[in-house]
Amino acid sequence: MNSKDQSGEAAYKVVARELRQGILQRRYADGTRLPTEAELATEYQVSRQTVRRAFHDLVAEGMVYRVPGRGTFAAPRDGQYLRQFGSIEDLMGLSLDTQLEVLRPLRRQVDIESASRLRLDSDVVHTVVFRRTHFGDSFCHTTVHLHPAAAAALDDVPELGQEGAVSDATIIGLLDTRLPSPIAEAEQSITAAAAERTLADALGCQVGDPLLRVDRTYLTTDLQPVELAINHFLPEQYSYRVKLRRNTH
Amino acid sequence: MNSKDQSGEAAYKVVARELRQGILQRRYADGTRLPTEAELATEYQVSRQTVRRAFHDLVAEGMVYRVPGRGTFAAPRDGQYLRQFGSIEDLMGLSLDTQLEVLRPLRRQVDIESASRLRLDSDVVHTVVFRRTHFGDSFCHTTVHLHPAAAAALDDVPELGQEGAVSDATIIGLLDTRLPSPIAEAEQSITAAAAERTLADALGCQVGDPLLRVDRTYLTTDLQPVELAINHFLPEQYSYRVKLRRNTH
DNA sequence: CGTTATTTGTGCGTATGTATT
DNA sequence: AAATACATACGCACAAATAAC
Repeated sequence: MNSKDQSGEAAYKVVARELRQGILQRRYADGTRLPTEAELATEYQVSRQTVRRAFHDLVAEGMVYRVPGRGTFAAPRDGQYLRQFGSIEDLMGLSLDTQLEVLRPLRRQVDIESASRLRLDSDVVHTVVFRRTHFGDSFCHTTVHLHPAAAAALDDVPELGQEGAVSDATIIGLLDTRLPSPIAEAEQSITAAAAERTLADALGCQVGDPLLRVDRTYLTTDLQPVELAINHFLPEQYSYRVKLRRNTH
Repeated sequence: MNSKDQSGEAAYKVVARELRQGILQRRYADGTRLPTEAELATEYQVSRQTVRRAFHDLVAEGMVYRVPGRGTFAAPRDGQYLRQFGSIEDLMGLSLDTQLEVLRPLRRQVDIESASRLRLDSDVVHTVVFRRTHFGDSFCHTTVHLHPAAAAALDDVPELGQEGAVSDATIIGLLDTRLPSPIAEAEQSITAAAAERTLADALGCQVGDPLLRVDRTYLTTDLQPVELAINHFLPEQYSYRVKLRRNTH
């Protein structure tokens, strides 16, 4: 490692992170060129190779594309909010460029179905409803049901209890540090649904419009479900991408 | 470029391709270590940096994982440490309990968008439209666009050329045995869409009903796209499930 | 039309750090 | 403690694509 590195974070990761954030915050409009390798090397006081290493990651993530002789460009996203959610980290990183706005504050309620999906003994869950926005655009409506212990762990987060409050957090990001055991995995189920009145109002679409519904159950390392999130996305602004591989038995 | 390079193919790509093939052919069983960087550098007569470049690609693809001090290992395919989820077999297994009915027989046509998504030089693709049923219930409408070579490989399947024909095959199942290199992976994009007239008729739902739209591009082991399938599912009869894991090995 | 400058791509050498055995 | 193996970082040289002249 370089002698200049005091923080423990690799130089190329710093460069990649800052560029990623800049792209997500639309600091590089579609079609405009990013700084060249040489420019970034000077700016960050690293070698050109280190900048290349950062770009290599961003290309793999699909954040940018590069053309020899021309430059590096932010990958066009035809209006869609395009993020790869292949891992839990990706979901936690959501807070990098989105905000949540509380529509219905966190409160205790009886919900037999959610309680059973969280494998609770009682029928009591804690529920919060919010909307997630990206630069002012609402693209996701989320209802989160929490295990009582998880809800208790969020006691010190006043925003969640207040209607209209805005935060740049993610629920699992908050839970991950507050629970005794961290979040280890999530089970995700994806289907389509028509927008009901509440959803249509929150997302600014028509009643009956098709929405992408994504249910996620988050489990801690001891496989205890702690959170059930029911998300509804506007399809024009969001699509879910995965790679499938062969199982060669 | 290195003076040894006569072929025009980058040295690191050759190394990556051969390793990828070896892994897909199970030449490195789960848990056994791949050759070290130094060994591969000697074997291929390239520098250690070039081997690293190849491994970097394989890591990004999820083919291998690396542990400092221990070595490089083929990523297990049974889901345990898998970063990417779902499997091609699941899709091939469709034919076990479903049937397809040809709505529009396989024929040559010009489709610029599909051709570009298949990364073709020309604008000509071969297209077939069918409906998939499960015990008489239609649950999926599929439009398949094929690489010309893939379409040629299906010449001996008369059902595809005949409207109304019924078969219990899957297109990739057919392609897998007929193409020189097998199907290795698929890229999948999921979103929601409203049913158009054609879709509604085929699936027996109302125009405007929400459908789950799943686009899949199938690639052979040499990463050549051969098939683009656009599926529309009835959400009541289909939902897509995946498990997400934490990225730390 | 070729020439030149710019920019990314490939390849290799070296040094040092960190994790594992 | 030593050897092994991967990770990070920097340096250089040249190739290939692009754009401007």
